[in-house]
Amino acid sequence: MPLPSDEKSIVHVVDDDASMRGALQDLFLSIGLETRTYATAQDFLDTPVPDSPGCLIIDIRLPDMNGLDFQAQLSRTGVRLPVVMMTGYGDIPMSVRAMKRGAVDFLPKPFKDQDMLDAVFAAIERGRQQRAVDGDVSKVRERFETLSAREKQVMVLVTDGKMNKQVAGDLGISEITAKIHRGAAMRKMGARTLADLVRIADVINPRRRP
Amino acid sequence: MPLPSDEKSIVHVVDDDASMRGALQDLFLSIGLETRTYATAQDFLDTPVPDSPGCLIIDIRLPDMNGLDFQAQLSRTGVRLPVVMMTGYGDIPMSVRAMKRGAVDFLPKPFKDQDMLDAVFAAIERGRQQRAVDGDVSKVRERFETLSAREKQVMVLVTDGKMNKQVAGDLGISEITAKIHRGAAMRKMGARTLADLVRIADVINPRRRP
DNA sequence: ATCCAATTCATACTTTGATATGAGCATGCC
DNA sequence: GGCATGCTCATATCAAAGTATGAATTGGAT
Repeated sequence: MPLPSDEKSIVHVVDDDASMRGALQDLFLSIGLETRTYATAQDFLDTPVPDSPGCLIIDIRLPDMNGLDFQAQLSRTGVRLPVVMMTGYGDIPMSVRAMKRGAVDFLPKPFKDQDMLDAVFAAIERGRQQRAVDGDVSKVRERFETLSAREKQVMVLVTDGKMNKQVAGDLGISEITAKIHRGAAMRKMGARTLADLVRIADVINPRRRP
Repeated sequence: MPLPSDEKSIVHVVDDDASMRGALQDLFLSIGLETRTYATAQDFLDTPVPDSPGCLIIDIRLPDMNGLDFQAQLSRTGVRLPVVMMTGYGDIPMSVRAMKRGAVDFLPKPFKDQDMLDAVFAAIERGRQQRAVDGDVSKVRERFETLSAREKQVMVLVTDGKMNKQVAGDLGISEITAKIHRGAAMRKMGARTLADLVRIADVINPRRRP
């Protein structure tokens, strides 16, 4: 298992302009950020992206795809990298649409190096936090999957506030059996107390309203 | 206590251009939305805003204040209305800054009526959801304030997963007394089960990470 | 065929939680 | 002074939770 704090961030640059790719690569390399460049959206989509923190710099105007469509497609394909948009010809509605879809920033060309660096830092930071949350949720879900079917059912009912007797009644089993499953679920989920188990359950299945 | 579903939304328009104020008022009134207009930021800030759902339409360029500064000041003064920005001369960085600060939309003038209506509907909807959440949190906090000092302490420790014995030890009281406070806290907070109390506690004091 | 995991249940014991009844003491308010 | 509220604790009782030991059944994997 990799150490999150040791993971190096990778900046992915998608721009059909070779000189821009080069300039950005130089800029990012100058501050020690690993950088990969792509000339087209398809080029990026065809390249396996390592599951490491980082961000994605996209030119709105790409040969094969609109930058906004590209942005929309990324979430569908499971790429979670924060996006920084840039463009030489964009207008306000375009920038607003990008921001609504979750872009971290939107830079008109030409931009100052420092503005791009600020955007990249912000994007990487947002990604780190998102990854941390996602990682926690995944771990809990994985643990939950190690529970047997019955244990899962019991855990759901218990974290819903039901007593062992009610759990047993709902599942058509004896109270003793319910206790056994309950204890097993607590152990497997690493919950020392019921309060822990409730919070774990809410990570897996968030409550909308209290 | 007002019924949230019966509350009428109010659209507040801040623009120094009287003809724009009139046009927007006509537009919103035509679909049955109560509308109030203001010529300056100060005008809005000086007018008491009823605590009702709605949104705020701001022209970036105001006589007395920049629209972005205005937006920033609103949160400081406790006004929670979702903001829709509009402008006749704005650029991309300005729109991006507004969106980063939480604006719902950013419309360049001239805009289509439908675009403005869409933005207003989206803003009102966002506000409704925010109000619903805020209202729930407030209610829980108010309830919590009806607890005595000891009951609060006990509730915190209990929802932290501690047993009555530990709670008593931590507070230097007997287990029996702890039980009494625990029961009182449950009753006053309307928690039927410990699971309920844990979730209520997390509304008051959200846990960062599971 | 055999082993294993899951599921079920019983008995028994200990700990914890929930609640009621009764009571002493301090503080602050009218 | 009188009174309410909050905090404290004891005794007692009952319900529920947690744990251990032992055992039977089932279904699937080896």
